[in-house]
Amino acid sequence: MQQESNEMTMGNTCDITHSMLAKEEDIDRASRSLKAISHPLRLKILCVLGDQEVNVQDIVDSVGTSQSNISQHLAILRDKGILTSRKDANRVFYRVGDYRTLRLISMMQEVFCPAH
Amino acid sequence: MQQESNEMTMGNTCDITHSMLAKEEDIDRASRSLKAISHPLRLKILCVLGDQEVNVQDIVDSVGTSQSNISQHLAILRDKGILTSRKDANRVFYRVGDYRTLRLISMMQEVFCPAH
DNA sequence: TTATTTTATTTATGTATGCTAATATAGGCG
DNA sequence: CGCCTATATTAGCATACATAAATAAAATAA
Repeated sequence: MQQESNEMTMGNTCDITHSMLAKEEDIDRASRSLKAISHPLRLKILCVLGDQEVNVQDIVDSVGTSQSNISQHLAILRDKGILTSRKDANRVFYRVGDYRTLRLISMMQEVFCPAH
Repeated sequence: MQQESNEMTMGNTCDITHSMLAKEEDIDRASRSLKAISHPLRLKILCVLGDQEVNVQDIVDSVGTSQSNISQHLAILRDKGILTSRKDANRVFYRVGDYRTLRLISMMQEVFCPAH
């Protein structure tokens, strides 16, 4: 009620103000996606993927937990729309779904990695 | 083991590649912070705050849940380093801790809000 | 066909999280 | 001082989450 689409009531919607992510549904969608990626293994999966397409076994080898566990985390990321998958013969390749998500990850790198 | 600081083995560390967030501790720190903000109420709190300083009661009024609940969520955000607090008389003012986090939130707005 | 590889799903269990209600702390006011 | 307001903390409970183990499904190879 209090927060109803105040991006309409303010002139500039691109700068950093209290009108960020104003709509309830946007907030819910954002928090769902963030929750999906805010897990060490899933974040690591996203880092392993980057802008590339990688199959499950390679992800397992890179991340270092059980195949079952990786598969479950991949399912979470796919179900939440973070990843897309493509089947080639008996292997499944995963990649980050869209460029904006890649940019978000890159942004997180800037925020969370001291070197940047 | 597999993922050990591959930002050192690649030339360009700023573009979008599979070397994102390479170090284990960076990943853990990032996932902790993301987990902290990946909750509808906490995200809403961050949106209400924006780049401003707001006291608890105003946050309660804007977000719309119990004072106790808001207080717990504020404590989570403060403990994870997302927010800082300042006490003025008998009121406590919260604000987003650093500009980089604000930029991350702004980035999420771009990613998750269709209008942008 | 059977066997093997790759990936997904199910089940069970321990742990963490979120919420409410009640209580506590702390400052300001009369 | 007592009372009120603002904020924090605690306890209890319900739900969600993370993981491992076992099994299933699907494609390939022999």
